[in-house]
Amino acid sequence: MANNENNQRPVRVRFAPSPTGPLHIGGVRTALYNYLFARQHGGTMILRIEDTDSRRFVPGAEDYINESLAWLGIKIDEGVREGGNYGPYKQSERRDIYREHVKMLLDAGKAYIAFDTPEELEQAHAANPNFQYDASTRVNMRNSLTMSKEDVDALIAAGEKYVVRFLINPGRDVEVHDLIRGKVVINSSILDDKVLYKSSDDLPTYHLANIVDDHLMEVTHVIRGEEWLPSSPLHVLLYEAFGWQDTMPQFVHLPLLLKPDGKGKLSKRDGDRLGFPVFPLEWHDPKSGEISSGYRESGYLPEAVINFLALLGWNPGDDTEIMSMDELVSKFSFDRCARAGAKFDFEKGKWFNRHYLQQLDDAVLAEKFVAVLRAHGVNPDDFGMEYVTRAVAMVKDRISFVKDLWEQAKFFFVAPTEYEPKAVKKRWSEQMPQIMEELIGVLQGIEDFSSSAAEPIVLGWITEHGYHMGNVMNAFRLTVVGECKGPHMFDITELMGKEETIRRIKVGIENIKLPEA
RNA sequence: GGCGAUUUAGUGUAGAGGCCUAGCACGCCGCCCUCUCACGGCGGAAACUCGGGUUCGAAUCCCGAAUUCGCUACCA
Repeated sequence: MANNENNQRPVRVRFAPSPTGPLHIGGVRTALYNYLFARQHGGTMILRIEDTDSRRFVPGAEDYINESLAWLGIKIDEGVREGGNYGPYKQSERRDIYREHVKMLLDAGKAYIAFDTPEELEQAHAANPNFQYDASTRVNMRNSLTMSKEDVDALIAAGEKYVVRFLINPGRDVEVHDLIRGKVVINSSILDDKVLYKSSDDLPTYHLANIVDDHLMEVTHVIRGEEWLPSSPLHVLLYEAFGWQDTMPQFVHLPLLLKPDGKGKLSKRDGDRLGFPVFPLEWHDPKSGEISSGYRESGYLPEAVINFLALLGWNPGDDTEIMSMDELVSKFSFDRCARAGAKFDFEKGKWFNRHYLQQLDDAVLAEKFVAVLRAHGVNPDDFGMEYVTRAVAMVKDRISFVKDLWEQAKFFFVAPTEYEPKAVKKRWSEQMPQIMEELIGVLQGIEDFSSSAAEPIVLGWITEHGYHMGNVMNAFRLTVVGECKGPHMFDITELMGKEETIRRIKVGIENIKLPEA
């Protein structure tokens, strides 16, 4: 049995994307599961580029795939960049290998040559909407089964375009053993004689290239999306046709990632429409010039994306949710994989991002904040990194993204010029300018402006005069922050300093207008 | 249409005949903390697709239907 053979072979898995555009987040998850499984078994992770569709090739896509996986921490052991003993790892560079294998099939009578043009096939479909190129119809088509060898050779010699089709014998129940779904049976009669090779570009189709490469690269587990389940019997048949059934890999078909709303597979279009990216990195489409947002550029940490993705379709069996890559590697298993597709709703992903952001060291976060400050016209050098770091430390527990830091901490760098009307209405009153003047006096008299020293003095003064604690403190906050939110008031003033604090109160007294009655 | 897969709260999931008055997390709502907003703590609303069986007993087993998704290309 293939099973027993596989249990003895070293684990080798592959992630095999087509360079037809940016790597989709669903593809990322497939890559992740492959990676987790490989690592767990001390196996090898292969990255194979499946560029057998010359017409759909998109420049830059291959680099994008490499860069995405690198950013996410999914390390490739063998591939175009990494090298390895089973190369080349790009299918367009394996033409000789495929040609040779096509010939093997042809010689063994397991495949045949077909000359039907796209137009002829279209006609066949027009005449019969249920038309399928198979045992019931191939006898009426222009192929090497219905033509003489001389005619076939003559056509090929004349440069006629042809394809090689897999000859499928009908009426057989083909079993596929899937590690997640168990045994799946499909009758070979519903399969068509798939095109394995096209002479037009001298390239195989996915099915042939896939089987040949997986075999030659000694892949032990084919872990891929569920969209491949219906064609997996065809793949089983191909392994048999080559006589490779004893080393046929184990199949694992992962549930798909679906749109959070509506219906269908999560797609490119859903990206910006839904308010979160569906691509790991920002993508500039070379043709349309269209830009699609990416997780990296949107401020997500790779750990958060990985953690969230891992839990879409798999769980460790207990309530653990926060897991590092290493923990995922040790806990992962196919028998804890879900079978139904998961709606890709990134709300929870935000929560993961928030979690990992909180774990970051204040100084590291401050460094990340520098770019945001500059983007808002603030030169961090005017304040110094210690100041930036202390400001970040005070507000970090209220952010989900690095960019949120600006909204939460901007007042540390820019004095308010406007005052939130609602807060003014609630906390500013006729006598408030006078009280604020008094506050200035109190603050001026404080030697040690630290939070712990200043707080009791100010609070004592408020109580002593019978002022309303909430109103006075919030009016104070209003002048310094511009609105009624933010960290502990005296922590703010400690960092800002006496001079700046008093200056802001004065500006506030001047500029805050009592709302019209 | 055909074939296959699939089905627990809004979302991701736990659950493998009695432990289920169905657990956890995100989100949502409320309360507490408090100078504010957050954080945090506490609490709440919210689900077994439907119909038949089997069984003393079913979210869990069987049958049927429905649902959703995928495939049905000289795309992967």
